Amino acid sequence: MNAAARLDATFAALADPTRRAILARLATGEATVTELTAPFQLSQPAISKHLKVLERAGLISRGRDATRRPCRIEAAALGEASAYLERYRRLWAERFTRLDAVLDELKAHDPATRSPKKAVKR
Amino acid sequence: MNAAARLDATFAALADPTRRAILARLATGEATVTELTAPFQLSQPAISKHLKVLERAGLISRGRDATRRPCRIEAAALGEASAYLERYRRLWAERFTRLDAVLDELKAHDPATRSPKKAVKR
DNA sequence: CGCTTGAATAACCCGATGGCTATATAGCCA
DNA sequence: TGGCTATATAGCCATCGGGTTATTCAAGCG
Repeated sequence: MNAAARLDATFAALADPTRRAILARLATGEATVTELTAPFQLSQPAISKHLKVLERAGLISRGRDATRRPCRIEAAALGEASAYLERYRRLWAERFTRLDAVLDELKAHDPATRSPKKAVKR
Repeated sequence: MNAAARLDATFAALADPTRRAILARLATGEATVTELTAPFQLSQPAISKHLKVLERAGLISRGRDATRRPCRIEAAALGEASAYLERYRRLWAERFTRLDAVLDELKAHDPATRSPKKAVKR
């Protein structure tokens, strides 16, 4: 899977509150499918579907303990998504900082020269 | 919109490569709808829909310049999503570190005592 | 072996999403 | 005013996503 497809899968997986709740639960330790089903008013197959989505995104992996399939979190995919967001967040934060600096500069220097057309309107 | 719904919208918005490309483009500065449409083999209405999704997620905002509607990035929503991921990523990284420490401890102390049943299998 | 339990799969429903074309709206300009 | 340009909206269609129930598969146990 290429980077774009991985991001697609990861963000799509994170876009559902049930799946985020499952991840939150797994953050406290491994759990089986039935354990994960319990807190929700959803059927077991519904949870299995969610788990499959999370697994495809690489956010969880599953072991085998007899008939049980304990799930655990995989930090790697999270790291990728986090890195993506952080990269842009920083970039944009920088841009805003620069823009603010420019505005401050203009304001301080000569308020009357500020052009009203194409107002920036932040 | 509550926190869960905001995360839903943000992650769902980020789960599409076209929308991520739009954000990447906007990271280099404001752009109008037609400018954003140009690089893609998509119709203008398709891009308008994507922009609406991004706007609902709070990832972009739009100004007005005559008939043009320049789009720009909003860092706040990104920050929220990034914070969410980072929180869990750290938590899990911690857990793994601890698990690794435990395993190292066991191995160093008495390799023969490691139970083979319910193998951890990382 | 046959039963019971944990989990996955199948088949289906329905609303949301993403794409299109055609059309409407909005604002400038002659 | 009429016309041109930028964008939004409407209406349509195909696919996807999340839910269900019913069924199947897998593994331990009497």
